[in-house]
Amino acid sequence: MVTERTDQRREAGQRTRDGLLAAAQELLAQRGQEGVSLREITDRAGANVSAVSYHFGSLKALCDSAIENALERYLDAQIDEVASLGTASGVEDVAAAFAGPMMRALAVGGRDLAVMRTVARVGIDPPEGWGRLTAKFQQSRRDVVRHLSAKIPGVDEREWNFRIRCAAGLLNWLVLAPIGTELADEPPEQIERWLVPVLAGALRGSPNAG
Amino acid sequence: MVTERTDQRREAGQRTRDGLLAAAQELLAQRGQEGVSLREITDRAGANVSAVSYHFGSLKALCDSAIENALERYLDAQIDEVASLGTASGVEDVAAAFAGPMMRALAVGGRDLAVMRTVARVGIDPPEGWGRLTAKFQQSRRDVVRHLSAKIPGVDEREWNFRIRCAAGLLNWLVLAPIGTELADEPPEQIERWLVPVLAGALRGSPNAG
DNA sequence: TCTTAAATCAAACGCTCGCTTGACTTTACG
DNA sequence: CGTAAAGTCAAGCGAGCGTTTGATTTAAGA
Repeated sequence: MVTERTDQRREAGQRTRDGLLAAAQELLAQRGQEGVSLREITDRAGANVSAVSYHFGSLKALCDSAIENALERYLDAQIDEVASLGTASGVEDVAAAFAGPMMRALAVGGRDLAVMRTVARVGIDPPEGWGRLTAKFQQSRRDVVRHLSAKIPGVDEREWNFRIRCAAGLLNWLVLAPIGTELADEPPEQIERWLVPVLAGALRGSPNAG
Repeated sequence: MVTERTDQRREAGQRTRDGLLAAAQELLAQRGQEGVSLREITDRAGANVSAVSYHFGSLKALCDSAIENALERYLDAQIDEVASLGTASGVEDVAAAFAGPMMRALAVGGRDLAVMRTVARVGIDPPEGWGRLTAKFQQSRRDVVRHLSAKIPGVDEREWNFRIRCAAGLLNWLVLAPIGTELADEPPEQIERWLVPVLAGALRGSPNAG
């Protein structure tokens, strides 16, 4: 009981830290990195302004942590869902698994949706030193291509990269763009029922062209 | 020669005004509405800070004008290109026409690309009173659906809205996201050659599902 | 009980922001 | 030439920004 004592002060500190992370993710999801202010985060988290520099060092470092946390959550969920596919899965099954985490976040809303929107915004405005997560992105892509390349022949590696990029971009767009538009009125099951054929069609490409 | 005199001062004023519009579009394309600052725009345009309030009233009004100008350029080009399609066009032709303005902007770069990126960002972070341009958006959608509905049966109006939305989102994503990534290395013709089958596949959906 | 360290807090720092002001320059018309 | 209007400009306003500081509170260990 020397190093691993139950220190209530440390626990309170963790709670403040997590609250700042969650508040940062919600605001990053709403307005992006440029539109986030320190005092807005601390107000939402019920913390003092100096808590940010105490726990993270700076606002930039807090945003980086929030983004990295969001990316890791998303990619882990996506990789798991694609990995759980059987070898007999069709293109639609792969598309549904690939879109699964995003669709579920759209359905439940709350912090999960904020995390997904934060992830999507990273694709448009990546922070400077985001190279650390590249490996996971590529793993997710490679897993999908491995499932699809046998079912969709005649597509080389560079074109697969393009198609996966399109599929991911389509998901990111759906999760970012419908704020305040008519799509928000549709029930989530409806959106998924519409999305899977579109996603599968995009991955397949034209029937007669490569 | 009373009201339509050749006033050199007025012409100079127009040049300043257009320079501010162009500078605003470039910065809106790079960082979005939240990341744009008055002094950065005026520095880039070689104008004084007060020129913004003189010509537009406020920074917000300048950004609104820049966005509206960008939207109008884009939608007009897209509507024209889709309207020039013959009745015998295939799904791939419609997809190519729909993507034409964006692809050309990617190829030539410069202000055209800035305009397209500004348009794409509006889909994610729309300004407050952007309802004025809704009619043109819907016209562009309707024209595309009119060309496709005969060739792709079994899709009702709400699902068509969804598919067009996906297609437009995919284009917007491609024009926004590749900044600084490996896709920027590919020649524009290659990107279009890859894109058209993906876009057509997305519009078609799965062959066996609605 | 006293010490120590973790965590929180109000207050202030220098800086940049959007915007306004009033003077100045330039051109057109009588 | 004198007047008027359009446009430009340097300077400064208050407000909000991210960050730092030093004091204070809280709980654990000796």
